[in-house]
Amino acid sequence: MNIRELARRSGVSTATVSRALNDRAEVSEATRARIRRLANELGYAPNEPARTLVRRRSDTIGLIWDSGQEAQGLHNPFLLGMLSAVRTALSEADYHLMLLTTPGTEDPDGSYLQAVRRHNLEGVIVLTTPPDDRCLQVLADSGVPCAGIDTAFTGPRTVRISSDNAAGAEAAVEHLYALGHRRIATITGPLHLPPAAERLAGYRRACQRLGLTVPPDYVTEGDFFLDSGERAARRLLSVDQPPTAIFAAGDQMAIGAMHAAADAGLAVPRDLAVIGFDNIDAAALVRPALSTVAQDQRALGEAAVAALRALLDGEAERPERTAEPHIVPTKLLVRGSSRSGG
Amino acid sequence: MNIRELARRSGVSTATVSRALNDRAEVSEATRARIRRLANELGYAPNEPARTLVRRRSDTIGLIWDSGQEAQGLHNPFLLGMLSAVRTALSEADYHLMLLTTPGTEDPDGSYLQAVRRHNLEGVIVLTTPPDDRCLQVLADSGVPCAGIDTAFTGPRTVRISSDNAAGAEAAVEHLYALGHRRIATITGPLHLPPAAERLAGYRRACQRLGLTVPPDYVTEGDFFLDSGERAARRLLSVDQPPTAIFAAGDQMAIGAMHAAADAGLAVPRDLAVIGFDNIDAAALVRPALSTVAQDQRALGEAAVAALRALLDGEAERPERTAEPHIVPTKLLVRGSSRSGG
DNA sequence: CTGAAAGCGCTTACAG
DNA sequence: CTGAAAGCGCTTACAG
Repeated sequence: MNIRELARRSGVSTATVSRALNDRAEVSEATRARIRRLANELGYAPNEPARTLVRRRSDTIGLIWDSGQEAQGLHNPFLLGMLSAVRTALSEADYHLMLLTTPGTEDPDGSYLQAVRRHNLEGVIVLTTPPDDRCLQVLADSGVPCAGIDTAFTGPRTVRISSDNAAGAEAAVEHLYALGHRRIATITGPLHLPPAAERLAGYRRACQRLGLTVPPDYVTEGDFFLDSGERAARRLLSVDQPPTAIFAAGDQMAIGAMHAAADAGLAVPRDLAVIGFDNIDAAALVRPALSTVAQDQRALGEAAVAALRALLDGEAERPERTAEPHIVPTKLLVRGSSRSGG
Repeated sequence: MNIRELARRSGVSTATVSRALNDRAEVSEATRARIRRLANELGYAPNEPARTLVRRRSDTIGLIWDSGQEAQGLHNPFLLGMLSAVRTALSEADYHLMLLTTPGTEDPDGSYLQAVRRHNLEGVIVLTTPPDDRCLQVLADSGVPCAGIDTAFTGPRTVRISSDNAAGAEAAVEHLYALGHRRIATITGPLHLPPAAERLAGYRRACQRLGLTVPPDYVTEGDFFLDSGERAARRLLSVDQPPTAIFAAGDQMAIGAMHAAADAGLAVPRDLAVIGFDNIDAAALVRPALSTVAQDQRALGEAAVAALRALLDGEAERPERTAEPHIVPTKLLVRGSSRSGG
């Protein structure tokens, strides 16, 4: 069943069918209704590749995630929520979505760009990829509109979306302070990653505002995984004036810190309050449940789509390459690991 | 840069360029090499919509997941691993991947099928969707090749892929038995879901083979979520002859059972051994770490792709609609929650 | 081994 | 308001 067949059965030309189905104003109401009904009955679906070819636009967005090595574990839990949000938001805007694959061996650097050209993609959404992805930078440089969540590339038509890491960290510290804590330490992520650096900055800013001095040994670095949090907490608990509360820049590290506390004979939250960042599934499953700064996956995905659409809808090209990132608010979730005073 | 331009610069016809780029045998080696080099230099990428139009095949597979309501929580953790595996396996087979969206309001039942027709999709991969999805059944009935992981639809060209739930459950029970446990209870999922029913069947079969009698109150139903596991374990611990070990058909429920044990003053694994199913991220994060029957997300995704390809590569249409499901092995992971004897 | 030509299924000026 | 015709960028018989 193609448009010619449908036209024949409707007793009009293919041009009229096309106009009716595309809701063009020139078609008479009666004709339009008749054609639509028939199309429905016959299960006619316009051939998108043909439309793309002639219209020179595909209404399709490319989606990239986790290029190169399997994402470093830290962000995995969020990807799915963001994926769902992106998919929903994009389809509501009548875009189709194509999954792009990590570069292969031949022409590794240009493969994203090639894929965009081959499929006539209008833009690309990128979810949390390694900061040093060459292929992504080639794509961004080419001028293809790209919206990235927690990404590092920049280009002439590029937007970055990110949680408000600094504000989230500040809220965590303020919460601990309000509980009476004055000795608040932090476990950071790898500081070359922007989210890790931003969370540390927020921690420092809150401490400063609250008049808390931060001894150098109150800041210790982890790698976002469980064991590093446990090790870091052990270090923190063995300093001269050990902290009464720990803000970990990731939930896995926070859970590791809870393990270290248990091993040291400390009860959480009575002897040590702990708060994490991200709100991974496990945060609600451990005991005591982990307080955390939740990232809003849905909002992140929707913000990425909104930003990309703004780019597509002809927003002028940006003069500078370093776009102001779009910031999505976080939300403090107080649970058992920081419920009572310190 | 299109094929005409490339042909002009190569000094040959578009037909020859097409043949060279598609590795047809008729082209002379010299010509092919020259054209390929030029194409690379100029960054030429063949227009896929045009190819699809003329070849009448898109080399594109549709991907559906989580249709209808947000998946019931239980499978979320796996989706991402399966998605990655599917994406990789499909791209290695030179297929493109298009994300299909949950049915909208108009024509809800036919929308997947419509999408397949519009985009000329060759087949569809479906990840864990509600068992009562009408739209999916319409698609399956249409004869479009579909491979589904933990799905319920059937159709003329349909394959179902699933973990070996029964064998996994058996392995869990055997493991507990080997540790010395003779009073082994189970917490099931909602029994109308195939994986839940299969896991219960495996539990029963193992008990029977090992000569363990299963009192009726040793089998209690949960909903795969944390709280239901905690409640179910409370019930199990309050029966006449309480179990010394619990096999929960899902990790969240198993973790809930550990909480119930702690509340009852029982130490895990000394007083009560617990083992779950799935291997969600949290299983490795709780304390003691949760023993579990791991599903192999990667293998599931790869099996789905392999099964779909078999379908596409002209495997004869199946006479009966109820295909034998493809079964992927599970793996027993022994961790702290069942380490020592009972 | 190569080219001229037809055609895949649409949309859109252009003419009426 | 409608139709005839051109053309989007490819591939593939067909002829040489």
